[in-house]
Amino acid sequence: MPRDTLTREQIIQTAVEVLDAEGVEGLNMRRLGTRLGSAATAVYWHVKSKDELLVLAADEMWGEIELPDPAAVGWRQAAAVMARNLHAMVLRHPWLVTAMSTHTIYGPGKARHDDHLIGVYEAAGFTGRQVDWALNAVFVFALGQALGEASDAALRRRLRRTGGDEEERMRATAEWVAKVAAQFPRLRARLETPDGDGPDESFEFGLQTVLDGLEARLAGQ
Amino acid sequence: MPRDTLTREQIIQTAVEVLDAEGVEGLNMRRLGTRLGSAATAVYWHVKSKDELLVLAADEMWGEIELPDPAAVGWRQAAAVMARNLHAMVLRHPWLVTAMSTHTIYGPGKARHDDHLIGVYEAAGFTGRQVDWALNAVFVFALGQALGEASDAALRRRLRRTGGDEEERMRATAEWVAKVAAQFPRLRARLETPDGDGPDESFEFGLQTVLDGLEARLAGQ
DNA sequence: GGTCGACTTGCACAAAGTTCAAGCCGTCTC
DNA sequence: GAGACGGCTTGAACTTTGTGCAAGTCGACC
Repeated sequence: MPRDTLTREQIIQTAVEVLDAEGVEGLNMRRLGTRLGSAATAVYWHVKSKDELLVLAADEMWGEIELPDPAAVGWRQAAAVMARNLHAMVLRHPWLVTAMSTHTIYGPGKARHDDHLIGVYEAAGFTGRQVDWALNAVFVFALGQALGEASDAALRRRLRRTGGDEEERMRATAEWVAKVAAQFPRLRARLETPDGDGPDESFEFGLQTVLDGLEARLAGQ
Repeated sequence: MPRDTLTREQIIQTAVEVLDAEGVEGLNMRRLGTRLGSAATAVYWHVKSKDELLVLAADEMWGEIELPDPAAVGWRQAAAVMARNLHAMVLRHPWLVTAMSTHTIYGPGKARHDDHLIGVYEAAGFTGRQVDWALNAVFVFALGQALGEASDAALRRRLRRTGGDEEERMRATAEWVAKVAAQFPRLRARLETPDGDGPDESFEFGLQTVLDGLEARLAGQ
């Protein structure tokens, strides 16, 4: 029987757990080692560096996204589902945006996702470069939306780590925002009317808007 | 005459220079000190921490964005110009995406930009929450597009820092991408036809698509 | 049973954020 | 003009963290 030994997969999975909970800054090799029940440097036999580990972990996340069949549900529905899945996936792993901004995330996971995306937009009737442009429009929208919401998650993490009352500190931040906004007429007006709706409605509005725009392009062609 | 002393503005400006050249990882207090001609720790009298400095620098960047008057050029043109300006600004300062993913960037600079955005979409005829949803759709699209392109800039920076032939390493990376892509039928097909067009065309296509979608929403109301 | 190669360990070093006590230097008061 | 004060700077030092390295451990195979 082989010795009970670390595996790359096990390391990546544990790294993802830490990343989900603590973000990129919260991941460090010593802690990872402890969680794996081994010395910190044992990881280096399986993985070249922390950077490589981050890239591996990030690519893995794309595997979580389910791929709807455009032939079965229609291209628009398939495109919408893929955008929602991407958005939800990034919100589950907010550190992914940070990773994407500093590293090139490309591997089997991302490629699988991209490949399917192309299929969806080809099924829609786009051809040539329009396929890439169309899928890019939706993809990039979903990603951008997630970016904004991810920073919120990061703030909460930061407050939790530095200690003190999280809610209290969140309120303090909101107050600072309000103080700045009060300097500007239109923002000030917004402070008086509560938002009421979450980011979900905003996301869905934008998503349908982009898809509408694409549909018009298909029709007008 | 007062002693020749550091100022917060001077520190922020130098930090931006370093960030533009080297990214978030490239900014460190000792180097910043050297560049300012003072001890590293002198900065701490003017700024609470590196995190705070990053947030201050990030907010500053929004001031670079020119604000077109929708009454003069029409809402659609104004919205398009603001999106292009945002996109271009983020490409000049790719570290901004990283900063936004880990810190809440909100200050006078961002507020000024947001306030004007609201004005543009109110001028378009949107009301209530639709104003926020509509501006969010375009904003988030431009940001997401910049995120993808920023990671390219980050890669080049990384290669440059680790030394060796930058072009050589870029080619090696491209090869790795091709090897992964070859595993997937639609991506493989793409490898055979050169792209030809830069990201600019893709951005413009998406931008007009979103604006078309918004216009339809205004008309259909 | 010994040897080999896969894997782990502890040590050590360097880089980088931050704290702190001490000092410097205009300026203001008497 | 002398002294005191407060704004600003300095250098040393502590801590955290990524990573290289030489030595060790352990199972499999000859």
